[in-house]
Amino acid sequence: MPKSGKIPKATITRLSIYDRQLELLEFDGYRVVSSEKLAWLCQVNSAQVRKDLGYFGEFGIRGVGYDVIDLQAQIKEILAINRNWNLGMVGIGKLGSALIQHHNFSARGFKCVAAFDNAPDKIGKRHPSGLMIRNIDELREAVRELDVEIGVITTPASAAQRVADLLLEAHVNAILNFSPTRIRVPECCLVEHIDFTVMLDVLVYKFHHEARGMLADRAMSRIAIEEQAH
Amino acid sequence: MPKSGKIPKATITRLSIYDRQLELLEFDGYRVVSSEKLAWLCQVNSAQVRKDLGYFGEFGIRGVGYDVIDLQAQIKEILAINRNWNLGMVGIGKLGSALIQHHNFSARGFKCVAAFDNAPDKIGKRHPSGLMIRNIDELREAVRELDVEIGVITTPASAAQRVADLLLEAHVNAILNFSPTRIRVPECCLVEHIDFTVMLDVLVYKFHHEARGMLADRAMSRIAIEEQAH
DNA sequence: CATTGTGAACTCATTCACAGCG
DNA sequence: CGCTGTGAATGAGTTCACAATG
Repeated sequence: MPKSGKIPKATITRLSIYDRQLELLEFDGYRVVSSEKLAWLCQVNSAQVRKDLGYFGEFGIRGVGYDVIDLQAQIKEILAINRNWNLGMVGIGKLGSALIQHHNFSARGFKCVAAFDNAPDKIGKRHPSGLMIRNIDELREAVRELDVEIGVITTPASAAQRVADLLLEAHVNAILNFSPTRIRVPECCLVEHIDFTVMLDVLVYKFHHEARGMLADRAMSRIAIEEQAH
Repeated sequence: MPKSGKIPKATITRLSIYDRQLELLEFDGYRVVSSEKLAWLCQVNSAQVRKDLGYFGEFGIRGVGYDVIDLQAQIKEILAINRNWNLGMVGIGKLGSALIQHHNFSARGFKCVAAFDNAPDKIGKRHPSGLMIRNIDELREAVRELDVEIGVITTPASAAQRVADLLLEAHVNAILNFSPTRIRVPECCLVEHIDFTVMLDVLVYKFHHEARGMLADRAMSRIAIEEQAH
């Protein structure tokens, strides 16, 4: 499908964002949208929108814009999210437990079909969602049986690499990693990292450095007061 | 502190990752580390490590490497994470609830000091962590009283913009947004987005497109079988 | 004639390659 | 001699500006 060979990863990220905005536009009754408007909604440049789409084909009508429904369908096909994907959640602590039921997953066709943990007091019990919590030893077997396609790691950092190895062994070649560790996998396996504290660190850095000037016009700011203490 | 003016955002992200690896190295008893080794651990190029650090000063010893403890301290100071930061969690559903107690936050100096929701059945109750759940109407007041510095949005998408506006009004100028919406804030406010489904979409795209070739050597793959059905 | 699609210009980020130094 | 620090070279991604067109 890609017309051109080399597609920036950022483009894929934005396609996903466009898709969601298009859903909202459709819901609000819009039939067409210009790259200008879509760009505004997604807080990007309008040339960016056109170029991103341009990697995959010509989806617009000159002088008019893009068909909201049609463009959505095109993007969903490009992203391969026009069907369901089966997730296997590994690590049923607070976070894993919350994610299993999380509306954002199910609403977009990501079905959690299996849950694993290694804590004896959890294994065999049912998660509130109705899903049975399995022993992680059964991962390989369950992956095949239930057709798990994507592994989601929500264990502590210390267990993450071990879990990744188990997933690989079970031929799960796509992993979403919520643990704060860079897991090491062979080239055939794809990993996306979601690391909260890295994001917080970045936020704090910007807050502390870049935001300085902006605070000038605010009479009383914690930062300013702290700064004076030096 | 920055020696140079323009620092890539990706550099900040990596500093956070270096910091975590340095903690592990210290724990394992290492006193010094080379850019080569640190780079390997973080899965980046060693020149990248040196350049990233180079933006902020000279922290190494030629012919030897970097002092594990010292470099950690330097990075923590650069990132401004050598102190605690107070978080206010808005939206105490499954996810918000899980995050309040999440070890990754507390272990790195991010203290959740306030929790807000608008559901009458939650307000006034205590979260398992011991934290009182407050009415979101009290946000402004509580932010000042408890010195909330960073707002964490874990509401559904539909409420996210409203919450962001409230945070702004309360002079919370740094937001970590877990809702799948691009919230709109003035320039003085910093936002980082953590959007699970976008990450999943990216993962699925890569899986479906790039991973193709890699699967060739695996005798039986779901994708291959699906493909044959066409 | 408004809006798309796109080469060319530009900005930003990574990697190379080696001089500088402990 | 080994490893850091960094200018120069390369590569990637974004924005501009305008020709193409429904």
